Amino acid sequence: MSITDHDHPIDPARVAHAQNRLPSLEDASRLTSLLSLMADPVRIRLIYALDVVEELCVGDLALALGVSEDAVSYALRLLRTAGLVVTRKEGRVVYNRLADDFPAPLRDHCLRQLVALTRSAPDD
Amino acid sequence: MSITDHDHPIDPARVAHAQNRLPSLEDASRLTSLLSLMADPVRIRLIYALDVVEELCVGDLALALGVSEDAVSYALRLLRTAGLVVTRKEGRVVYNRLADDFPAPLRDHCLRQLVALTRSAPDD
DNA sequence: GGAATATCCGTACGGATGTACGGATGTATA
DNA sequence: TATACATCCGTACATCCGTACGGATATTCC
Repeated sequence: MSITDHDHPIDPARVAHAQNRLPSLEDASRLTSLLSLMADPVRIRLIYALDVVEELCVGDLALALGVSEDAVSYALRLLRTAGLVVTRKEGRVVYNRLADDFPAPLRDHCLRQLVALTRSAPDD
Repeated sequence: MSITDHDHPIDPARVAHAQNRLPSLEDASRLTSLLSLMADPVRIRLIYALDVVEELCVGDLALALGVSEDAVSYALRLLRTAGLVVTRKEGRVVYNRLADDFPAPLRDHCLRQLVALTRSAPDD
């Protein structure tokens, strides 16, 4: 609130239009916390891997991704807390898989399409 | 590399399968830096607003979002740097709009679908 | 039942990120 | 040309986030 604080919208119609359609701060926060969970190289590759092979344990996941088991464990912790990943315990190994209610658009479009998009991006 | 370092994959087939399909670290980083840009309540609502009304100046954007002009200016700075937003100067006001090459899947699916998804989410 | 192992959890540290402030730039208007 | 104003830029600061380490838990094998 420090710069100008002009009290007259320059384009009141557009401001009103935008306000009407705008998601609430609460909805936006929920959405961004979801996106934040995917906005990490380790986590997105982890999710991608689970999307492909159904389930993996921490050690194998670390091998597949080429990162430390600590990193995988931490990533899984966050995803589990958010309900995006569930575990199945078999003996002493814990298998991880994407939750059944993993957001479909996130899986179909953001994950697969965006990976393809980023791959073929000519510039940047 | 500190926890266990088991040198035998428990499920070698799946590990290999995952490794083959996995995006490279470089591609993943490019993708996640893109997602990080949307993973912020101010920025995603800002993008959403521009998606709806084409173009707005900083002051009006601040009014529409209900946040400080500083916050909007900073958000625009990042989006501009990433090439997601472009500006048009008319007199002393600067109009901001989404770039023509704004990633379509991001716009169509992540933005619109996910906003809808998050809205109707019953649990969480 | 005891030893070994796969994994999880809590804590501490370094780096990245968002916010707040002051000044600079350029444009319209009188 | 001088003043007001919309916006941008650089800096300083607080906070958040990911990583690394140590210990705890549970399960299998001998």
